[in-house]
Amino acid sequence: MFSQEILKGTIKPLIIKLINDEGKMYGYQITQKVKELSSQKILITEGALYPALHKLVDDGILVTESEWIGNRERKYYLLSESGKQTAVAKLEEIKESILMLVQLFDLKPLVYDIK
Amino acid sequence: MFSQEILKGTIKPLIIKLINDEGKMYGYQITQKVKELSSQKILITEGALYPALHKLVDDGILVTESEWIGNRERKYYLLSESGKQTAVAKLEEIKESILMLVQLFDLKPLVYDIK
DNA sequence: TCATTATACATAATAATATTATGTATAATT
DNA sequence: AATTATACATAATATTATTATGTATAATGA
Repeated sequence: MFSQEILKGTIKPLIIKLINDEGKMYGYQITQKVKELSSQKILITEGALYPALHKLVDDGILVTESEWIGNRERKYYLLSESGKQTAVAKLEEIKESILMLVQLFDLKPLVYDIK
Repeated sequence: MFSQEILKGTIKPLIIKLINDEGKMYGYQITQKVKELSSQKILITEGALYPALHKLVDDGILVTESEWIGNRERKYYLLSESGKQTAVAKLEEIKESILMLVQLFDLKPLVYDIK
């Protein structure tokens, strides 16, 4: 199986990244999006996802918005006003961290920043 | 400070990477090498380092070799015979994981594999 | 129609991993 | 003489993830 080892600690940043892109997302949707983006390789478990989402809400980064689809709740998560401000900084930090990994693991010559 | 958040779970792979490159390394040397490679940004703590090294020894990936410098022990860690075989596979896995992060966090167009 | 799979939330027990603090000791530098 | 660097290590605690479990509706396939 694909090594999830190195992906530890990436769930919260990833949630922020996805919600920042999509505007709002609900839990199940996040698992499906990550599965899709990773070519079925990364399957986020509920035990990791929901505590992470709740933590981000507790920290004031995310707020929720409930919608009822028939008899089923769909709880959307979106960036709070302050969350929007911190998201940009956090994503920059994450980018730096990933590039640091690239550097540490000697993949550096393969990376060109064309920005 | 630099976000160590995303670096969680990378210590063991990083140790394997460094020892694979250098042949053998001792604990303190690993902390200094990582500090150097990361431009002083990543400071591996002993509480993370030594348990990780001991775990890799317990798992049969690494073996130790003690050297005495005066009255001070220097415990080198090197890949075991079976560790050498698994290291190649593990490093390939790690590379894939990092590239997965690059992909997930949308840094993909910046990466070209020139191998 | 019945069973299975997909959708959708969540928590609890446990395991793994990291941080912070502490401990011991020698060597080198200021 | 005091401080910093070298060098090992463990313990208490905190954080995070895995696995298992729980509830419930909707859709699909045999």
